[in-house]
Amino acid sequence: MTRPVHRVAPATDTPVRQESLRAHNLSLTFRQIVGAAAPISRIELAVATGLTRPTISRIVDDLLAGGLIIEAGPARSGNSGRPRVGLTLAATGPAGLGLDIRVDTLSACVVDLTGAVRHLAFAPRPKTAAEALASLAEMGRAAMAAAAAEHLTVVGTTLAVPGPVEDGSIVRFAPVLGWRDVDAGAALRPALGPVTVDNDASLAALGELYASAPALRDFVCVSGEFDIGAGLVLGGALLRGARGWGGSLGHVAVDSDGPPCACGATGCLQHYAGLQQILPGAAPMPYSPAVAIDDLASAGNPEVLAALDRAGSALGVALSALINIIDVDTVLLGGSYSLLASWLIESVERELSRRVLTSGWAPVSVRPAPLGPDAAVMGAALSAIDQVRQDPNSWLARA
Amino acid sequence: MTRPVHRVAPATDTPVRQESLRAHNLSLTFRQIVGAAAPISRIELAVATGLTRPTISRIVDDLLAGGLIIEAGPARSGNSGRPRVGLTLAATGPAGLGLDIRVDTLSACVVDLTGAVRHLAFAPRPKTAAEALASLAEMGRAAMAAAAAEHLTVVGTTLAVPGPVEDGSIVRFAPVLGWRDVDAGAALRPALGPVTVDNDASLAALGELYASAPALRDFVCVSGEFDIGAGLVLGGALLRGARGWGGSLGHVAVDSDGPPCACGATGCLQHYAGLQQILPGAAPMPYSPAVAIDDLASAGNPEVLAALDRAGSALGVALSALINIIDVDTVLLGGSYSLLASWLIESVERELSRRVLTSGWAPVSVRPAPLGPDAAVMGAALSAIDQVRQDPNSWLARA
DNA sequence: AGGTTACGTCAACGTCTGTAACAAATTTGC
DNA sequence: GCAAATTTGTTACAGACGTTGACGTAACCT
Repeated sequence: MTRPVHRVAPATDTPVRQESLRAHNLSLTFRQIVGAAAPISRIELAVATGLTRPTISRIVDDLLAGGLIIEAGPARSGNSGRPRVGLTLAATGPAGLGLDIRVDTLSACVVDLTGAVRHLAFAPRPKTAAEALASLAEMGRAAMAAAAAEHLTVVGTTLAVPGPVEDGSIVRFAPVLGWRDVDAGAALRPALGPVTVDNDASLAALGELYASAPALRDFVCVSGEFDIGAGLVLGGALLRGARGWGGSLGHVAVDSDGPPCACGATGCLQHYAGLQQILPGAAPMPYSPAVAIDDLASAGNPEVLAALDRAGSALGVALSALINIIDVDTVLLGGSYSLLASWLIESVERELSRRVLTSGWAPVSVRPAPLGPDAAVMGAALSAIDQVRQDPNSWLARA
Repeated sequence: MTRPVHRVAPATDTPVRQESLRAHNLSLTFRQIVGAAAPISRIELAVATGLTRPTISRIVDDLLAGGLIIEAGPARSGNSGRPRVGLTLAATGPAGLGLDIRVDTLSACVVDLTGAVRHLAFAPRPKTAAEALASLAEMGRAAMAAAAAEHLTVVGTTLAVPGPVEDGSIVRFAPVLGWRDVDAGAALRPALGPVTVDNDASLAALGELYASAPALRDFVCVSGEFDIGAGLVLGGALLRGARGWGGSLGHVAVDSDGPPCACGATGCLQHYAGLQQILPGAAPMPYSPAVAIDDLASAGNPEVLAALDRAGSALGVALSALINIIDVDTVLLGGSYSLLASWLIESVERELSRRVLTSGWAPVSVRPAPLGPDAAVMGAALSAIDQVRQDPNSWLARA
């Protein structure tokens, strides 16, 4: 099985010719512009990249001609002399389209090169997979039209789904949707062109990564409405399992002798920290349960407060297992948990400090995820546009 | 904190000039020779790399001149025409030195470019850290002398220790050795030059990776005498946590309400699957307990058999957590567990098939680790020589 | 107005790979 | 037994790229 590749480095097992040389240096220069906090001048690019002024000039010309960057007016550097010309990412040109399917909401999102959200739409999820995919296709087309109206061209589309994905296209199973073996990529292709399908927890983590860059490099993003997933970012790169089927935090055993789970195992985290367990009777309807739980907890409801404490402890146990195996320094509580973070952080941190072997030397920070419940759809859009950000040559070759 | 880098790809944030181009293609070509099962000809290299015959010729000339490869006599290809000249890795030239500290054994190992073990020595471990390090320095010098006698030059030294390592040098704590805050890298430097210190579980996994290449790409290698560690390899690359402090499988919670552990938590895997738990009263003396346990199990001792079943189940629970988070398709039982694998595999597999969410689609194979208890010292030596295998330019620049 | 800094352009140079022709070594065919 | 065919490896030349250094222009400051 192949899986979508989110690579930063150019392939290392490919011969390089002279033109790859130019492509590499162009990509390097462009990434400097992407990573710069403010408009950056040619001189600064030359210093930052180690290339010479003439080379930078040529590269900048190509980037300007391709519409990837714009000259953003004089940007003063220091004291005297000709002012530097600031270069910034263009707000027109390539864009990424993200789609997301949650328990009862579909969403679509367009982001431009700068990472700004240019379009965001929601719709209720129809019952069947076919209807939901048709609806997503319609939302995607509308988003593309809205993008075109702002001189944006969608260069890549990613769909987030709550379940493991095979070959970047086939949803093997998504219990909360009632899906099994749905080839979502093939279904959307006629309307939207090639669509990469990926796990929502992974994409949410990518969303938090891109949105926070370059502050966060190593973290795990807990993500979940009813299924609890974990997206793992290490060294600024999303970590996928061998077959892309990782991230099932909800089925990590918290107590191997615990109660049975629908998955066939016993004592799964899902049973302690799932929204249904915190608020029994909560039907699958996203965020309303989280909001309801938040309200009850704020009102001091003792049962809900106790359930939240249990949930946080169980999350802490599962996260301790994760961090003992792959140490990260930050835990982001995302999805519905971002709304409940204030009720969970204390008990999560308590278990982490007890159970993480190196917590004495290297404390783990637990925080709500900045992007919250919409991280997945934004991460989907960002991961689509990120291909251009990492390799602008593909866009230049196209134009 | 920085950590040792095991990188395959050349830095992506560096400008490339013409000479980097040559360096890249040389490295690419050399890796093809490394990965080839049999001697490979220039023309085969051209096809494999995508470079042209003249370019390959130049690169091969450089590699021959640098002593990294040799012409291994005519190797017939097919029918007619000039015969191909086989090229193989030289058995002289650069070599890697590995050192290992276990509970009561020190070991040293030299491997050449081909991955062949050219020198392997053992010694008992002295009590104190200072004595042990002095002893290791002596073993290292002897190994270097033995290497020199066979026209080998040690280009890198790696030390494996049973505990988390900071900055590639400082052993924060190693309970089974009674070490705390020992700067092993600095202690060995005067005698051996720069030494990279690394975790033994990680190095054992690297050893299994290099020894099995290219068969295994994604696996976890359980490694342990008394501490249970996990080395994780994904996509042919060793996975380290953000701060290099991962791999503590022994302190993953199997039952969060279980008995207290020395680490301060409760229900750690260590308590169920540690050698002391399988054979109560087993003093820390490596492999003798494993051998003793194996003997008792073979004799049908019911208590030991029951303990082995409990240990396997607990291992299965912890590994299920790992695989649910980061899916790998293979589990290697290494260290002492390689000797007990036949008693453990069944119960480990039972728990995996129950608890791994995707086990129905993607079964996980559990096997004894081929290199067994010596994987760490061999992995240490291999990781040292692997720097040359990945980037032969460093050796050529030196010579 | 003169000094200062940023930027573009040009030519010469060195290095690399690719293309194309050439030399070497073996098998095949008569 | 000897020449042609075939495959492998090497040499010669052309094209592409970045670097160096120099010159010219533009835009700000004192």
